Amino acid sequence: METILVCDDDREIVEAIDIYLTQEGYKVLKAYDGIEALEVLKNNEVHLLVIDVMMPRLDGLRATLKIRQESSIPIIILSAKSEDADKILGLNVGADDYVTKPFNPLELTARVKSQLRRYTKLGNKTAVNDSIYQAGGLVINDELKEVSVDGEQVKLTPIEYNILLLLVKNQGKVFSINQIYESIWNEEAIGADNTVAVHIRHIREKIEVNPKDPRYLKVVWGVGYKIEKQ
Amino acid sequence: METILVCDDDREIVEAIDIYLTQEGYKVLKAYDGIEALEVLKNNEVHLLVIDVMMPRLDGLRATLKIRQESSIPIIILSAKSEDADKILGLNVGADDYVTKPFNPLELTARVKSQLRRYTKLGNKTAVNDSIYQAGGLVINDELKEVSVDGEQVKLTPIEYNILLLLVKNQGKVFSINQIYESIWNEEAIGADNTVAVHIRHIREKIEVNPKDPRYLKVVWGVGYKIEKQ
DNA sequence: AAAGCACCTTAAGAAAATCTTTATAAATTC
DNA sequence: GAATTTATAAAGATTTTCTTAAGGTGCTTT
Repeated sequence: METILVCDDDREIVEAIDIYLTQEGYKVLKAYDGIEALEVLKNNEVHLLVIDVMMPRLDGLRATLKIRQESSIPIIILSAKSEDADKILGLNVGADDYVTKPFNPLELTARVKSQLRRYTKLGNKTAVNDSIYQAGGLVINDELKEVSVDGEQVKLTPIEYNILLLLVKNQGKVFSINQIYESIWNEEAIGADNTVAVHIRHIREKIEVNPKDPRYLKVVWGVGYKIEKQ
Repeated sequence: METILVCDDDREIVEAIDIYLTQEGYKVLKAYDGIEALEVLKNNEVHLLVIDVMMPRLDGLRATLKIRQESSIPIIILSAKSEDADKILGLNVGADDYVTKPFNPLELTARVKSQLRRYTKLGNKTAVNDSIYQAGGLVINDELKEVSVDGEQVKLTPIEYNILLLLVKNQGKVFSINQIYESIWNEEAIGADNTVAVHIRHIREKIEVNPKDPRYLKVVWGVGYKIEKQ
C-alpha cells in the first residue's frame, strides 16, 4: 500500500483529498504547511506528495525545491494560481504535475495514480532498458534471467537460455549451427549439428504455440537460424 | 540528446511543437496518425511520446493502450476534449500527462521537461530495495537470487538459498530444525534432523570464513539456528 | 522423379547437480 | 559419566540437463 502526503493549509481540502485517496486504497498522511511536510517526510516512507503553493511559513514552491534536493518522489502541485507562468515555474522547480484549483478530485486521483504507476511500476530509462531484449511477445530480462512469451513465463535450461538470448540480441541476423555452437560452447564445432538441433527443438517446444510452424525461431534453409525483428 | 515523437494529424501543431522542442535541444520525430507512430517507435529509440487523441486510422487512446503493453516511455496526450472524464480515461489508459488544446507551447515544453526529468534522471521506487536482505557482510538480493559475503558472490543450491533467506529475513529469530524443515519443504518434519543439519553444514562451508566458528549462522543449543542481527 | 543433403524429431544414454541417508564424531547439558 | 543434540563426511538416491543415436521429413539439385 502506497503512502501519500497531502499538504495544504486549507483543512477542508486536505480532508476531501483524504477521502478520495483512502477510498482508492492509499494511506494518507497530512500536513498543513511546508515545514510540517518536511517533518513528515523525514519520519515516514512517503511515495507521493500533493502540496499546495500558498501556505504560511514555507510555501509549496520552496518546499518542492528543498524536497527535490533530497528525494525523487513524485510531487503534484495544487494552486489557485493558474497563470501559465506559475505552472511553468512549478514544473521547472521540480514538480511532476501541476493541478489548478478548483479541481475535480477524480481528476486529481487519476493523476495521482498515473504518477504512482510511473514511480512504482513503469520505472525509468536506466532501470528498464539495459537488460531487456524483446521480439514481439517474446521478452528476455537478462538481469533476472527470465523469459516470457505473451506475458507467460517459460522455464529454459541454461543452454537453451543462452541460445535464445544470442538470437534475440541479434534479431534479424542468421546464425549457422556452427556459429551457434561456437558462441555458446566456445569450442570448435565438430559434429555438433544434432546437439544444436535438439536444443532448438526444445526451445521451440517452450516458446512457440506450434513448434512445427514457429513464429519466432525461424530456419533459413541451408544457412541457419534466426529470430526475426517483430 | 533525447528523442521525442510528436504525433498529430494536424500538421501545423506538429510543426509548432517541433520548433519549441528543437529549441530546447531535443530531437523531434513526427507521425501523423497512430499507425505511423507505432512504426516510428519500432524503428527508433524514442524517449517520450506526445500524441493527439483525435486522429484517423488508430486514435491516440488506442495507440497509448497498445504502446503501454510493450513500452514504458512517458506519454503526454493532447486533446481538444477537455471533459474531466476524458482526462481521467487518458490517464487511466496509461498516459503520464494530459494537456488540453488549445495549449501554451511553453507549458507543454515544461511538462515535457518534467516527464523527461522523471524518466531519465530521477530514481524510482525500485523493487530492488524491497528485495535486499542484509546481515553485516552477508547480502541477499532476492530479485536476482544472488548471495554475496563481503562483496564476493557465493553459489548456493536452491534449498541452501531458501534456508538462508528464511534466516536472514528473520534476523535474530531462532528457528528449530523442524520449523526450518516445515518452512522450506512444506511438509511435516519427521526424522528430518540430519537432512537439515547437512544443509546447514553446506551453507556454512559457503558463507563462513571458519565453518567451525561461524560468525553468521549460529546454533542455539537445544533450540535451533539463527542469524543474528549485525 | 530420384538422389543427396539439411533439418527435424524422439528417446535413450551419459553427465552433472542436488538432495537424502548412513554412520560416526564432537559438543553440550544434566 | 551418560544421554542427547549437533556436526561431519561420504555414499547412495534422485532430479535435471546435456549429448548421442537413430530414423523421419522437407528442400534443393540434378
